[in-house]
Amino acid sequence: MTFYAICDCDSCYVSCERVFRPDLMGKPVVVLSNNDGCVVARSREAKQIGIPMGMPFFKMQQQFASSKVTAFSSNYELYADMTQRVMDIIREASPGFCRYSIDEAFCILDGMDRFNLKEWGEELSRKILKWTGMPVSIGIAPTKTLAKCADRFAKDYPGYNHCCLIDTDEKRQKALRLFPVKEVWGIGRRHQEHLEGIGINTAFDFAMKPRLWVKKEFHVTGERTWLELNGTDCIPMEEMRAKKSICTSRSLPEMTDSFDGLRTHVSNYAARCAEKLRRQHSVCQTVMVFIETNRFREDLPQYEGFTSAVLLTPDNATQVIVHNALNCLKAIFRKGYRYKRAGVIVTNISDAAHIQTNFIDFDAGRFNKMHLLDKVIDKINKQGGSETIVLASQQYTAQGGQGKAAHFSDAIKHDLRSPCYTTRWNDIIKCK
DNA sequence: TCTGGGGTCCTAGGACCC
DNA sequence: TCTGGGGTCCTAGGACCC
Repeated sequence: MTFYAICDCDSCYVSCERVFRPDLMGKPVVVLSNNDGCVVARSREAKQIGIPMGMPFFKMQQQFASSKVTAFSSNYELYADMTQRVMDIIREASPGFCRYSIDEAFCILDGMDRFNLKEWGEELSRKILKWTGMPVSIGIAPTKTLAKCADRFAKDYPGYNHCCLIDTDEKRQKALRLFPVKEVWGIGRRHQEHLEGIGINTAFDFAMKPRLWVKKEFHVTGERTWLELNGTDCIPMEEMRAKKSICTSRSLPEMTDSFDGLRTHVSNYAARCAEKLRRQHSVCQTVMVFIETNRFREDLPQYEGFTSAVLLTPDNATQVIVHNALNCLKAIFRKGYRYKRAGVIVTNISDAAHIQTNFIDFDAGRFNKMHLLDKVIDKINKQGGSETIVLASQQYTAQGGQGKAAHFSDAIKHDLRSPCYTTRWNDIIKCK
């Protein structure tokens, strides 16, 4: 029988920060979203004193002060580097590997019949902690959904020693009886309301329902979850493949009613989308742009603008994506509103190696020149740090056009950001 | 004053064709 | 005036994940 292991970093962002701040071990710590908006990661201690996920920071500041909670702005550069190290160790230790998110990976434990899987998991978790400082929980079971349940037990009960294995039907049933249905992987808030409304409270209650009823009420996705809970492996392992849509969006640090203010942001989001496309060797045919006012300010007039542009020839050149995004912005911008959020999405993505050119106005010379330019810019930005070179339209001018122009990465609030201990030389020096 | 940022898949319903 | 039926494709919206 094939077993799956899910390896999941405990309070990932918080743990990354604590590796370099061991004085914060055992203390309540949170990490905030962009612009120091909401709580997006909490240490166990922060959870215990009742800090909810997604809570706006400004509403919690008093509680933070009185409970001595340490808050960090998000430092994605640090988290990306730390989790990559963790993933490298997991990949090395497992016959099959599939990264699932920034802090989780599935292992396919084929050909490990002679191994004691519980010991294997405990050893892997120990090794990762020793080599990187990252605490990791591991759940192992014959299906991915059951492995996610097991992982939950590994996280919540120290007695499991960071690894929980479900390898008999007895263990499966026992686990499901203790497992709230709302926490099952694949059952979200809406389904939870529906299920609890009819007296289904545990994963076991759900798994005992007739299959046909489940399919009727929760469609094929619910049926798959039901099958998995009952021990039938049916959620396919996603191979690493190119994304089908790429989105770059942000809340703005301050509301703006000016077209030029939005223009700089949208240029940067579009340029970032183009970079992401090139990184996965893709091109897109549709560029979409949206802008929104602040939905929390009911006292202000509200507006949401959204439109898209179709490229005659699919592309990933920064200049092309930015040009089209700005045309979209012109079409949806309305005067008299104060905008708080904007984003660029690229879709209809295909492989850059097989571009279908249009034969009406395709200019091969220009096309090749732009791609050569992007190649050089990507290389320079990789060596010199992102945004060493940007388009003029991406540059933020300082207040009143005076002083040093700001970069995209500085255009969001991050007052509480830790140093990039592992990736930036100046920050590495700071690391004692 | 301050409220995140990405993704995927599925379904229903409309448009369109013969 | 009366207005079929079956198939496909596309899109918007809903639901889920981290």
